Amino acid sequence: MRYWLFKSEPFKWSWDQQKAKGDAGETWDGVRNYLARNNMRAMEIGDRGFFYHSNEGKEIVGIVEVCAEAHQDPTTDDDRWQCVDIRALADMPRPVTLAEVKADPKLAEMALVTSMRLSVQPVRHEEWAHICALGGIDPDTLEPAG
DNA sequence: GCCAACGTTGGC
DNA sequence: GCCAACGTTGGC
Repeated sequence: MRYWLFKSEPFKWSWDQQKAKGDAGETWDGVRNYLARNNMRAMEIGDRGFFYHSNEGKEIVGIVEVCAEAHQDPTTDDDRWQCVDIRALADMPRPVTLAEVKADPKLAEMALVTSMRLSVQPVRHEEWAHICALGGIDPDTLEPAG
């Protein structure tokens, strides 16, 4: 299983809206960046990701799961662009802010810091575990930790 | 609201 | 295939 991070501006598509879609999930469409697309092409069903609110909030607010592999982006006929579907799994008991990520030496190499504008990013396993700890969630059970 | 970073487009 | 122009993203 691999780990990812999905960015969204909350007034365009928020965590609440994502959660409202339930297990059916939602198409992560509209991405027009090759690197972000390539990341989505590399995803497999069951991969997990953080849901990050950019612009407003600037924090990781939840955990999602890839529930459909890359397919044609329904918002365009251009076959260069594909997208995956993701569904909400759990809230972060304590959202992890961009400021915290930037201030943490263990997270200094995260794409969130080094490739600020990339909208779909890979996350390393150790980064995943560390952020889950900061956010107060058990990465295995997805229950609030300690 | 500003502006820097950076990705894409299009002319040559 | 280069590179300037342009548009968008996103932190501040």
